[in-house]
Amino acid sequence: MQKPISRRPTMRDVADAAGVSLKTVSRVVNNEIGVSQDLVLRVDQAVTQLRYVPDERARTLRLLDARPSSIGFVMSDVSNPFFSSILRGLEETARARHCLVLSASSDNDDQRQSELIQSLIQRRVAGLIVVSSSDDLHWLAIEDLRETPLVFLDCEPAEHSYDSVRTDHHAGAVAMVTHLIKHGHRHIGFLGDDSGIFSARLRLQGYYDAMNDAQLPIREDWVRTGHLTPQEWTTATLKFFDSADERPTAVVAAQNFVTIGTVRALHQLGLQHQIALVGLDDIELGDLITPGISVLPQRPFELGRRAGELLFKRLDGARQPAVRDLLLSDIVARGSGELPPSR
Amino acid sequence: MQKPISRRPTMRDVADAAGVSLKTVSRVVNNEIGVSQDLVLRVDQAVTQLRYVPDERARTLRLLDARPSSIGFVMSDVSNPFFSSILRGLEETARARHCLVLSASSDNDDQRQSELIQSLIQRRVAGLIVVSSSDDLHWLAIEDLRETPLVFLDCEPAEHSYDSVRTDHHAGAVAMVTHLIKHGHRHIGFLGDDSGIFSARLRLQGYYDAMNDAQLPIREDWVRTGHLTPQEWTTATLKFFDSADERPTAVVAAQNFVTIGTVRALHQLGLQHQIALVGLDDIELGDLITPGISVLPQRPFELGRRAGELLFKRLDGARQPAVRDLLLSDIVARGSGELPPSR
DNA sequence: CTGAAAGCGCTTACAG
DNA sequence: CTGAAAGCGCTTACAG
Repeated sequence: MQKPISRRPTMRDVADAAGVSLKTVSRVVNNEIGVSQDLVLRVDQAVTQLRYVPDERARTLRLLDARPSSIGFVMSDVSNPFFSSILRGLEETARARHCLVLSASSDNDDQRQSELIQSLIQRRVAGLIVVSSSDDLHWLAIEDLRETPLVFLDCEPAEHSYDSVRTDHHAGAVAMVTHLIKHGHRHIGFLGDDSGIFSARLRLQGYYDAMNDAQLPIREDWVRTGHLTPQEWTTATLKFFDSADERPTAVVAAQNFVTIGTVRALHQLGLQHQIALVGLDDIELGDLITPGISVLPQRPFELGRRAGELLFKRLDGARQPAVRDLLLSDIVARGSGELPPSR
Repeated sequence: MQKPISRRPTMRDVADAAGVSLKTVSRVVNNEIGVSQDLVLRVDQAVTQLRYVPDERARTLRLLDARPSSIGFVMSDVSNPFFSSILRGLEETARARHCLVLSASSDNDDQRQSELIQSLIQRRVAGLIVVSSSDDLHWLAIEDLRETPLVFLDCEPAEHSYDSVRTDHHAGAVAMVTHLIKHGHRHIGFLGDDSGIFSARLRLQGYYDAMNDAQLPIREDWVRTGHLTPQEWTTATLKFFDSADERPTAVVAAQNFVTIGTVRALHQLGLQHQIALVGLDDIELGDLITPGISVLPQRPFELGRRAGELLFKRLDGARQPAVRDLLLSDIVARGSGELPPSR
């Protein structure tokens, strides 16, 4: 009986073509030992001839000690180089284990993040890596995870007991403020993400703590936070520097898009040599602008790599208590952060 | 009999808990009509109580007219902003259809690309989007695709009959060269990717064609191609500009990483005001450098969006002949491309 | 409106 | 060394 040619061949078809049982095909396809040379050859030929590609879904359905076949990654936005570098680091770790990465952007929307995690669980990813938009574990569908391992990246929601890898944002912010103080600044502003986001809140806290430790005045109109696009940051910072009659002499830009927006605003106002700036996260070509942009680099590729390693360790059955891995780099001085106070 | 609590609940468990048949649970979970209010309620309660999450693998295994649940995307490197923006565009298209994207980087390695496509087919993605490293369809495992739709992105392997979306690289390169000629240049160099890559080859051809059309001399030592990292491009272009005693007065940089490397080299040599430069693909902060970097922008997000739309149209059953979608933008003049010849 | 049986494409557990 | 039967968690096709 002729079968429709368009249908994808199954193990059954290969077995029929090779004149062996289904189980023998399974053995050959999975490189199990103990099949005679002759049968291996016949099966391999049938596989090649029919262009048989095993169905991973069916395979993992019954499989007991399955090695991970895919992992999930939820972040706010892949098109941000910070996250795409993390993804690349993750990919490399996964690749070594013949594992693929299902990734998705949440745009820092709790609802969306929750839906994405749900979708990933439905697809039965072996594990999850999440840059959570929220502190509220409810949104993380934690209960639905069951035995699925989870690693938090660049965040640590309250009262969780999962592995996490992140930049030491508090120490980073303190270092940036201290750097500016060391160069004579007393009037220092802060521009950063909405403090609903874990990392943003730590940075802001670091700013406050460093300012207080140095007994410097904090003015609320020198602190600008929000959930903005790069373009919106340009507009926001234009207003920030324009309206203040008593401007800060230096600012901390607590995220790569914030830095870009701020630098653009400073240039438009012709203030790039007047107001000192240190940015968190390195930005491309920051060294070729005048003055060069001083930054505290993050190591996104390394963050992704480490998160991946932690996840796979759990998948390999590690039972150690939750690990909290912190990364911190040194400030790269390029000029903008070393400008003296303009008044 | 007590079951282990760690095991993920199945439809069977929900049925038992709700005191209904498996099929009724299936009906409720899939929002099928014709189940009594009473049973819907009992099933919903059991689902919530057990935190049941359906298994997408099992669901799609038997499902006949399944709507796509995941698509695959193969590119050279997610950490390149060009590709991560494409991915984001794809994601948005997929999101509207409750579809997830499995993506992976090939590093322009044919062998790796082939393995990735094979892995995606094994996972039975509904369709594929590929930025192919190669012209050789053999590496694309085309035969293994069977009925799985494929859309080529930023490339068009020889003799294929698939949908494709890409930048008009030939016209783009011609436009860049013409722009430089218009500003008085006759000695124009070309820096770009290895011409084994489809898009790179078209750009180089565009350069040759535009130079020939203008009857300008082409010197092979003014053409530098290769498969290099951004860092390597800085080194390569340092050498390029340093060694030539008869330097070109202008260059075309045919890719974002090439542009970055070249600009850095020009600045290190202090030649940024001597040698004109137009880059393909916009680069972040290119407007704030002195001189500003003139570019021919690409529209990666739009490329991803369109490729996604084409793929889903096929998945919806469209039978039209293969579509070839070409995008082209206008040059953004910022200074570097409008410098007069230095001799 | 509800459910028992067969099947999707594989693996497991067992028998020869 | 090889294979027939049962099962993974669902959907389909059918019966009541």
